[in-house]
Amino acid sequence: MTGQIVTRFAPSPTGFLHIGGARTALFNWLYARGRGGKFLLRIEDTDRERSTPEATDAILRGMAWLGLDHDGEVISQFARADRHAEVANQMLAEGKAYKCFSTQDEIAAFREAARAEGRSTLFQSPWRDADPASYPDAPFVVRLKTETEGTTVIRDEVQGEVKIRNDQLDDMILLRSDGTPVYMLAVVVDDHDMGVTHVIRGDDHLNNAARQMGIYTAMGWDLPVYAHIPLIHGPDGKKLSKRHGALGVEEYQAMGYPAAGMRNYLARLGWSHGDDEFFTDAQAKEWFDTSGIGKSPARFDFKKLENLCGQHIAQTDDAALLHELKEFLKVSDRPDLSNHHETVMLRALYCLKERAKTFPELLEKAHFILADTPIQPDEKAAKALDTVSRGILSSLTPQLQNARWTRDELEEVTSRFAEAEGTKFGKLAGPLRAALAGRAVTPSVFDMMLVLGQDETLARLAQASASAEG
RNA sequence: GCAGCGUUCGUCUAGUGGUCAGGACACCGGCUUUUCACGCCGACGACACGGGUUCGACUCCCGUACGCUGUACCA
Repeated sequence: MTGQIVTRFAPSPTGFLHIGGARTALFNWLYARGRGGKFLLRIEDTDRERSTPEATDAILRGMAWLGLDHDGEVISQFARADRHAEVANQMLAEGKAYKCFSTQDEIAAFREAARAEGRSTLFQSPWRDADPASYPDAPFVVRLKTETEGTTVIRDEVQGEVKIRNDQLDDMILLRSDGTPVYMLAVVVDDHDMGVTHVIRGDDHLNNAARQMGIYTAMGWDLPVYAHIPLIHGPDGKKLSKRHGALGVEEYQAMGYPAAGMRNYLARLGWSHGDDEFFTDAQAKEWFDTSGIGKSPARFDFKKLENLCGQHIAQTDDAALLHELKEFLKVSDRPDLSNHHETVMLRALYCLKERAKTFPELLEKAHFILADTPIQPDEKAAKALDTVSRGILSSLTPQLQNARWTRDELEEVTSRFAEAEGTKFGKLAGPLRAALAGRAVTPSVFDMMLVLGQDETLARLAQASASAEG
């Protein structure tokens, strides 16, 4: 026992990495990484019907995108079935569990009768204290002999002390009639064997915790520290589902949200550190603690996500941003950047990144370097390029020809020109924008000139002022 | 049905037995400005409801309403 913190994320591979699952993973990751601990990944694939390798891949991709690196190998729960059965059999041998021969029909009949009489529908097996001599030669399940009296107290870092009367707990099945272990057993055995010290998971498992504790005590194992976190709801407060839009984290990647912004947003959803809203990974690791986790469910808010993403994009250094942009291009099925475009993009990022909240927005602002030449103005830009404007542009061109290509000088030349024309720079900006980018919404005209360079700028001005009437 | 959990501005949240109940996002208005974005200033805006405990409750207790979760030989 080294005292090292060990957390884990244990999704079932039945689909993509759900947004709620991603947050659970993030919390576990933050908790471990901030304390020099280990963060383990286990795939709960004991449901053979629903588990697919594709889903496992999707989960791994989602984690990779979010930068949630795990320690050690990915554990397959299914592969450990023998070990789970071994533990069940040990409990059987020690009288902590028993064989139950009740058929599913019998159980259903029991429940129906119980409901009719208004009694608890929790199944009470007649085999619990049966004499082994009376055992029939028939299939059986192995059930845990749960305490029938008293209460189980879950000491939870988030929920506090949660008390559940033991008469609310049935004798849960450990081994199915085909001998395969059930999830409840597998989780406990795996967490114990993997040395998990802190179980941070959705509060849909809170009730399960009480039953799982029965296995810990039956085996005489130390309990992990529990932290059951509230689920994430949709913007309408209802359970998050498909109609709320994107559920899988990969969809968020494809929509162009940067991973750092996503991490920041997800961390802040249901957890807080005073009034801090925008923070780095390093700060999150340092600050994250279960004491900052709230007890009520949070709703997903795209606006806030976007806001945070904008701040992260603006703060990311150019090389890293370019790298992430290229990844985005790939996953969103957009064409990759040519070498030339990549070079120019890197040069332009300084003026692009402070105006974009997502990668599609950034690309939109980068239209002036990505568009084919000659520039084809869109409708609004075309309006800015009327006869008068083109005349102005052609008289401005010679001035720029002789200018040194620095921001100060460009500003000076254009403002002097505007003054000589008896107008304001504002009147020049529209036509310039249209000529250089073919759009009405762009970065600053000076930034564009600087990024494009003198030759390209002059070429575009010439094209625009010479373009045919109408 | 039974059990568990929850409820502070529209949203995320801070917060204390005595606060002008704070911040952020969104929204609205204004400033700045070459468009967009940023930035700045301002406005709007909340303790679910009802009892109790207390000199005093958003804060503690009980109940109600609403919501969520569980109640499987699913995970």
